Amino acid sequence: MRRVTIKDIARIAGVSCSTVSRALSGSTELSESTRSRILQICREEGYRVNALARSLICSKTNVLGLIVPEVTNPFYSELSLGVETHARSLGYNVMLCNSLNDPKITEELFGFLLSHQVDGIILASSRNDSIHWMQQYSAALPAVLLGTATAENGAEVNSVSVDNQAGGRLAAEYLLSLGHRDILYLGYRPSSITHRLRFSGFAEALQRAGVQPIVVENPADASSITHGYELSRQLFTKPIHYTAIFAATDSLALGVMQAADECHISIPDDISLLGFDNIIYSSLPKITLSTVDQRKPLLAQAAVNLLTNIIDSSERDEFTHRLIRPTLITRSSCRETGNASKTQ
Amino acid sequence: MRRVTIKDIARIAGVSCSTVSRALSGSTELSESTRSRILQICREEGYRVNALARSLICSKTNVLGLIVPEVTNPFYSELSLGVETHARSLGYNVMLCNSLNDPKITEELFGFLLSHQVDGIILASSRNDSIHWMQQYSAALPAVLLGTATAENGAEVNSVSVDNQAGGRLAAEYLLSLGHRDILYLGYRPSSITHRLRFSGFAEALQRAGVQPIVVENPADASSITHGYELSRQLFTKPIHYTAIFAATDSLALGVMQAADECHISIPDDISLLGFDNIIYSSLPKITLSTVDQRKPLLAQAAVNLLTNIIDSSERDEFTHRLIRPTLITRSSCRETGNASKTQ
DNA sequence: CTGAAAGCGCTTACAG
DNA sequence: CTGAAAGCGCTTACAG
Repeated sequence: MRRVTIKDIARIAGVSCSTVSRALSGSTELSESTRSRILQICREEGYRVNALARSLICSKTNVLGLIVPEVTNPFYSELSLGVETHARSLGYNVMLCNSLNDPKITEELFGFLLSHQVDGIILASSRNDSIHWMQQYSAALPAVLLGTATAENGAEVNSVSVDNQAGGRLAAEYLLSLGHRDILYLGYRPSSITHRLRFSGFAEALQRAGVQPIVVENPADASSITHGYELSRQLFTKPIHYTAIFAATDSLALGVMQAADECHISIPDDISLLGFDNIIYSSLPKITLSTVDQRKPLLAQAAVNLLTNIIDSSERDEFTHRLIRPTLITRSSCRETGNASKTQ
Repeated sequence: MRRVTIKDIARIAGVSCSTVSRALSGSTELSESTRSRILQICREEGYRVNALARSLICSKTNVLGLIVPEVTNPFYSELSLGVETHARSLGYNVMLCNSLNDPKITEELFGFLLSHQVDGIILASSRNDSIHWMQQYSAALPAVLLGTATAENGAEVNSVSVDNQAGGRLAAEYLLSLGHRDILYLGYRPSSITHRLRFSGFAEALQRAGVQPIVVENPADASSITHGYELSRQLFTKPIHYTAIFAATDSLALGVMQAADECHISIPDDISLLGFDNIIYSSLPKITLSTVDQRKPLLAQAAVNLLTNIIDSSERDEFTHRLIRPTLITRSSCRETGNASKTQ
């Protein structure tokens, strides 16, 4: 199981280690004949550079750390795949870690990644406490926050996120264009920056049309299917005087669907339902939820690009906030009311 | 950005590097007073061991490589989370890579992981070609194949998978117990070992009850929602003389649901539908697919346990095949026919 | 109980 | 164009 090293190759080729190293690294100060001879021997012996040793010398590992709450969450699994794929195309590899949203685990994860000398870290999170982590660790290494906008409160943090205000606006304009005037916003969480932005864009656009949404707050700290189910169960026991629901996330919307099913409320015939995120579930047969797409591939790419730029530039006193424009995905969970505008 | 090293600590504490190293590693040959003094300084200076250097010396990285087709596939995202969590509890970290089922990428991934000196590799795949990869690389490092049974053809490979025959049997027995006698097996892929086993268990159990399933083969090389949709679209245009469909995977079953919806066939009122895998989607509201659970957490744990055992024992001439017993998950996509047995 | 020395596998000035 | 030497940050026999 002992692996062949540069020394073995040097011995076989009858040259020094330096020469082998230079042949491998594509250095120009080396005759073409010896290079090809050495490379040939490397192939024959199955030589593979020891990345540990190389990184130790170069103080560069070409690995990026990525911390997500849970890969099983479809939003983060898509993000992970995007990050990994794009990073690889740029010559970086990624070490994926699940924080389970647990502060203790998150702390350990940062320590672990630091100890492994990763060149940078992407923290994917939509929780507000993520900014603390960023502030704590971004002095130690390049770091980008993915998913939470941080521009507005001037945090000294690099971030990439969807433009939540624009997303809220898109949602409002779409529902208005279908003729809805009695609209309910489900799942507002004032403690979340992300939600605050999402709502403000939504409310402002409605405002311009003279419409005031009904707001149902989500007292919980997360927006799962279950939360959506419970919030809307309560809602559906009371009289319904709205024609459309905009759910703050797709997961909430899925919960709404379940509750609607149980209460024999048809979507979209009785109520139109619009989500936010465009998780893969939403496109499933029998679900086909209309929603605002966060464009995860773009988010992932932007985060990797930003991080690698920071790594390369070694500029540590500049902070950039990148916003991605969201996009509307219309499927079959929303329909026109009588007074729909024909413009759209 | 220069990090504090063991040398810095040694200088501050007025001891040698050896002593600092020993204090850190919990060696017993060291007075308690100097140890705690050194540890205190490490804390103050924010010292963190350089995992690269340590691994280089110890020829052990405590990282495991995990190759999956795509984390966005819910089956593999659950597996990944399980592997990562269990590995971490055993002191290992995992490097997750997406092969996209591409041979060229897979090759690069193995090379990459080898180069990074991972202690072992888990290849998660249900494709037949995965056995080739295992045979090619398991000489170079401990490796286990996760998801494909390899016992039957005596391959010199370590593997962990669900007991597909038992799963097929479970499915058959369940449908029989509900009174079904006219049963269709959808999506058989003879080229896949996994599918062959799954089917044989199913067919044998039916046989014992004197029932012969109708078999619909899947000519494609994968079992996606789309494939399920297309296969069943064709099916539903012809007369239906079966009361239950057992789909070879949950994804196929989701496709069946979509086609059924479009053809105004009610599940389970007109046809009962049973899947295999228990991906998260299947438990979604409005889906609630009954299915055979692969028990991904157990699979993941078993794979990690097997791999770490191999790593620790350094036994390379023994091969173990571990089978996990599947479990039946009943939701609402299957119902009794008139002639249901009252036992079960 | 502590330190000096060697070495893990590599790269890179510095000579020649 | 090539090699000897030093060094990345650590650990571990070997002395004392």
